[in-house]
Amino acid sequence: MTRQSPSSASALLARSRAPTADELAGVPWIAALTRAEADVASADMRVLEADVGEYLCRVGRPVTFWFGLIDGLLKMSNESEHGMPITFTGLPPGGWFGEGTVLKHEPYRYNIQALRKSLVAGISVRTFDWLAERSIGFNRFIMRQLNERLSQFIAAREIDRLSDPDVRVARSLASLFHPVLYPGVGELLRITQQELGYLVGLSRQRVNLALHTLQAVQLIRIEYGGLRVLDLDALRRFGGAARPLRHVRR
DNA sequence: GCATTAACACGTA
DNA sequence: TACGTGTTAATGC
Repeated sequence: MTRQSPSSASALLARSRAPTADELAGVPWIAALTRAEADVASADMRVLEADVGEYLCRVGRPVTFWFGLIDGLLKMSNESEHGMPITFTGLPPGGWFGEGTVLKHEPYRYNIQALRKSLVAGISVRTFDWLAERSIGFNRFIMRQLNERLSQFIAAREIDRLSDPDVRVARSLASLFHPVLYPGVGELLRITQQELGYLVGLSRQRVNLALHTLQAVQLIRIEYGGLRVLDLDALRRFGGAARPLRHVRR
């Protein structure tokens, strides 16, 4: 991965442009708004291309935008006191994030970095507040989003405690295909095995092995530069009851 | 034993 | 050409 460029919020804004109609159509919460609200939100929205390794927001910086991903792949991470990066989740297309921080008007509590060249959208805190003050549709979307993400993070805690790498890859991959949080993904997720390795915390070679295991049982199909999910429910449950309980043996 | 890094060949965009 | 994938060998816990 290339080095990060320490882009400030104003530098990001300077590089941004208005969204195209196509890009707007891919923003999941626009449909929840009234026509008048949607017009205000669309007029405020900015879009920019983020390079590999580039940070969109960093821990401690003041909140500037509510972000969403139109195309590409982002990583949400943090750093321990001793500089060890901790990846919380990957963010595939259709995902919007940072609303917790925007709602509280607090500094960002994590870093958002592009794993690949990505197309990122955002609306200002001012417009976010305006929508939150008046739009029932917007609030319904936010509530649903927070709710879904809560259960996803609980699941992520479970994944962290699993030792079997195949199971960890299966569960992590399944969470990237979450239809509510990441409606832009569809059934083909554009992700390299290297990128998935960064997200799961495994080497590319081990990820490759796990993917072939999952492909052999018809849960996914490996494609060049991406992965197709064939059975999302089974992928979520993979490894659940399949192996016997260890402590039963005596 | 199992995962990691390094290195290489090969195919694809 | 640059990048992604599949595989093997050496190394470490």
